[in-house]
Amino acid sequence: MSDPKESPKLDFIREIIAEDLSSGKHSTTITRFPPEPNGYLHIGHAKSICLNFGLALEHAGLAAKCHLRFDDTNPEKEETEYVESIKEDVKWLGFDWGTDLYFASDYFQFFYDCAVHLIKSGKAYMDRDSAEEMRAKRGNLTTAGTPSAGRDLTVEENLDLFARMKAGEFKEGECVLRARIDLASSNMNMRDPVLYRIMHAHHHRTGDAWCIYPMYDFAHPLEDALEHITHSLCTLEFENHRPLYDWFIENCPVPSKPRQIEFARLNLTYTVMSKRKLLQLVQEGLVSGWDDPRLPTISGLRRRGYPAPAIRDFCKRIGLTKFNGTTDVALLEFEVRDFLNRESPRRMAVLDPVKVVIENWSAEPLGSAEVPNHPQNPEMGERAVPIGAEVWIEREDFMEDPPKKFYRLGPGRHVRLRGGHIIRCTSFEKDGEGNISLIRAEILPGTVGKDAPEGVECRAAIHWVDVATGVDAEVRLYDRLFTVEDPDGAEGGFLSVMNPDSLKIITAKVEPAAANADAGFACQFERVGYFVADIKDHQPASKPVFNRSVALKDSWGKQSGR
RNA sequence: AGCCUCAUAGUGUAAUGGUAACACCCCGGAUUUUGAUUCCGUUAUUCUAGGUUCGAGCCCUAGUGAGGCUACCA
Repeated sequence: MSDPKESPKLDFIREIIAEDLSSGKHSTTITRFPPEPNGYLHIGHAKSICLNFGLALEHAGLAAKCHLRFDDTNPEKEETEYVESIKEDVKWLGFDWGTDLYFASDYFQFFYDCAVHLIKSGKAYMDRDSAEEMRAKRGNLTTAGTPSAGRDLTVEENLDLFARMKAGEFKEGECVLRARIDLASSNMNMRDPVLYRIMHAHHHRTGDAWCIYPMYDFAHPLEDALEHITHSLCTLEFENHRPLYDWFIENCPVPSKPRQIEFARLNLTYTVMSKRKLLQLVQEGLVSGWDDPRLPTISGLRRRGYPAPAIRDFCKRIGLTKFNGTTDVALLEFEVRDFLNRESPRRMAVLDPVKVVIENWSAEPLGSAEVPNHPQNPEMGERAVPIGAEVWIEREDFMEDPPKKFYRLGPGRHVRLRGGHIIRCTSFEKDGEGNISLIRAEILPGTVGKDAPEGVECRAAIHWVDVATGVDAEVRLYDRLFTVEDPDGAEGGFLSVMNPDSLKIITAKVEPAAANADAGFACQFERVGYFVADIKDHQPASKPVFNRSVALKDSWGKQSGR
């Protein structure tokens, strides 16, 4: 069971954890995945999820665990819908938080108590400056900040003001609680950061119980410490916050001392990862929802047909560093193709059908063809696919005037109906517009399961679907990512969502066995590309509907790259 | 401008101070009842300049480039 993808090398975070374990600093490892429920999870979050939950799994013998914690300290942006979607996505990715489900909002009283503690020790004060005044007084990158009037308040005055702030005596923006640290620090985060602000907003869990809410910098280290997190892993943009993180841990009455470690977030080529932009796409109706298959959200990838293990393998393969680079999306696609190729039973489908009439069918009527479910894995067995004198084949599998390297059907040429006979094209018809409308062919008797007879050149086997028993299915075909102009226009850059026009819905012909597959099955439609059909939401209609499918590769050859 | 962080093939990552490697991508070939898979092969890498050292991708200094920081967002 050795996984070749499992690198024996430790990344810098695993090294730190190994040291902490061997030095006896910690006897186990407790991590956490702490999303703010203000949107759906995307592939970037998957990296963090795989890291945090993966670490817990790796130290399962030490009773290590990973908490799922919702960092819901800003009621204006957070919703229960997001909480539920995040839980679903983490579960779908294959991780289990067990009983360790937490909400920052459950700690509101503790945060408040810590704030009072800081005030009492002279390390926090009330500031009645406006946001604008505060910004002006904070100074800038090269000049120190100047103190506001609140900095000179007595402990009693601060306590009184803070209590009144909590009681709702002030309007939003009228005052804040600040830490008293260092207005001259070269690290702007240390210039007396805001701890609490007033928000007369309805919180999705605590309702109207509070009108003051803690800031991330204040709340996060306390949450970690409260849950006895040993290693608090976050992305690079919080690097400058670490001194502040440590300051709160040192100056508040917390039960443990977690350590914050930063790593590079995931950037993918051609992919929009910004929550703000994803939200905009959803709100402006440019996509059908957070789970639109064109989006890099976990739910979008799920609908696109990406298997969860492939996403996990991807996260494993990209490694973990502090280097802020951009991973080629081809790496992700490789893992998906690789997984699908190994695990998917094959089915045949025809997206752009042309009818073939086999004129001498009665010479050797087959009834049904035995087709292997997987070309390299006999354990997957075979299936009987009904076949008759009329079959659909792909329009592009026939050429009236084929070039040198074309190995499929053309006038007088041979091709194999995969799993069945070799046929030879005897004639064809065109419609008024010059399109091929019908192909006539003859079977070569005795060629089922046998090599082509002497003198017959037959180098290809094509997909086909029996006209009499084949099923019409609605297939959504997703191409590779397109780049389109950034709808913002402001940044002059590119958004890399798919062009909405590239979302094609095609009525295709599929073999009956594919249509009857169980919900949630994955299959690779040969020749056509890779498809995954999740028919969980399949309405029991007369027609089977593949409402969730994806093509990763075009029908022949590789995509041009680089 | 100040502070913090980072820099290895096209991309992502490896390499107790001791022969720079793996995967993806690309290209070529073989096999193939998927123009897939599989197999074989080709190209290509330590940002620059100094220093320490017998020896530097690794340590030191400076430079360059990239990212982050001046929300009552997280």
